[in-house]
Amino acid sequence: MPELPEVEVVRAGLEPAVTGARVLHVNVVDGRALTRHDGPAEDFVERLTGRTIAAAVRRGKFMWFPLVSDGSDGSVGSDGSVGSSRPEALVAHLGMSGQVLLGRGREAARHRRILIDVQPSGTDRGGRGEQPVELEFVDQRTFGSMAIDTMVPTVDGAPAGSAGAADTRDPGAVWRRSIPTQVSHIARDPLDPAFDDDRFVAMARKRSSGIKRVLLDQGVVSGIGNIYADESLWAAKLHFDRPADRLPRADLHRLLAEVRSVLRRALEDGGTSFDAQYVNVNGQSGYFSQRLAVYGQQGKPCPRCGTTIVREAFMNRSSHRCPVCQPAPRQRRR
DNA sequence: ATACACGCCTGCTGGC
DNA sequence: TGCCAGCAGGCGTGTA
Repeated sequence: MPELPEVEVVRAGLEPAVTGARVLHVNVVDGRALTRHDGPAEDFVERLTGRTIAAAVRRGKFMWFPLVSDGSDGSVGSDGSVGSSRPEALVAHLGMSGQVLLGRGREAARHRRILIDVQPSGTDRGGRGEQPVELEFVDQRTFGSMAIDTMVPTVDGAPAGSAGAADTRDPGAVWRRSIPTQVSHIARDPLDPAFDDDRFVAMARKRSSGIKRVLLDQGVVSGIGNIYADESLWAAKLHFDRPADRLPRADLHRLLAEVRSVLRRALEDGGTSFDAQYVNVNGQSGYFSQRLAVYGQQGKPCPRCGTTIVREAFMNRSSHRCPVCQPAPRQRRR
C-alpha cells in the first residue's frame, strides 16, 4: 500500500533514469492500467512516444513526469506552455499494489501492465550514449494506473510538488508551477515546503468527522494512508474518532508534527513493506515495517506504555491503537 | 457543502 | 484437505 514515503522512494529511484530521457517505445500490455487516461491506449502511446521527460515530480501519492517535445529546451511558449504544445505530463498512481521497476531484459513480471522504453540523456556522463532503459509498470490489483494529462498552473503559484534535484536545478521552469489536471484537487503533502499548516488546521476544524477521516482526505492533506494515519495518531496520542472540529488547534499542530516525523522516518527506512507488493525501482523492500508501533501490531504491547494494542473497525477498514495512550473520546457522536 | 456507500481488482487467510 | 467468504485498501463516482 504505497503511501507518501513509498511513492517518494519510487520517484527518487526513477529521477536519475528518466530526467532528460526520450521515450523510445510504449507497450500497453493491459489496458486496465489506463483507467485514468482519457482516451484509448493508442492515444496514450501516441502522445508519449518521442517525448522527452523533464523531471520526476510527486505530490502526495501521485507522481508525474512533465513532457516536452523532442528537441525542445523547455522554453516558454507564448501561451505559457512548455515547448511547442500544451504542457502535458505522464501521470502515475500506484494504487494499492503498483510498482515501477527499472532495468533491461528483466524477466517479465507476472502483473506487467505497461512497458516504457526510454533513452537516457547521457549528456552529463561524458557524452557517451547510454543503453536504453526499460520502465515496467507492474500492478497486481490494477487500482493503480497511468495517463497522459494536460497541466494547469498551480493556484498558489508555488512549485507543484517534490522534484528532487530539480527543486534547485530548475526552480523557474514552467513545469515546476504546473500540475496535471487530475492532480490539481489533491492538497499539498506535509513534506511540501509550500504546505500551509494553518490552512490544514482551519480545514480540519470545519470537519465534524473523526480526525482519522480528515487525515485520509487527500483534499485536506495528501500522502497519508491507513498505515501512517494510525502511526501518526499513536505518536500524537489521539484516538482516531476524535471529532476534528473539537480538537484544540495545538493538538492539530502537534499531530501535523508527528505526521511529518513518521513520514520522514519511513522515508529513511525506504518505506514500509509487508510483502512483495511494495518495492523500490530495483525490486527491493523497505524496512519501516520493523518500526511500526501500532499498525498490524494488535495483540502486541504498546512501545510506550506496554498496554496491548487493539485493532478496531473504522471507516470500513481497520484502525490500530493503544487503548491507554489513545482513549476513546468521552462523547461519541452519531 | 459534506458524508458515506460502493465498485474497481487479485491474492491471501481463516473458518468450516 | 478443499472451498469460499472475507479482507486488504486508494480513489472516483453517485447519492442523500
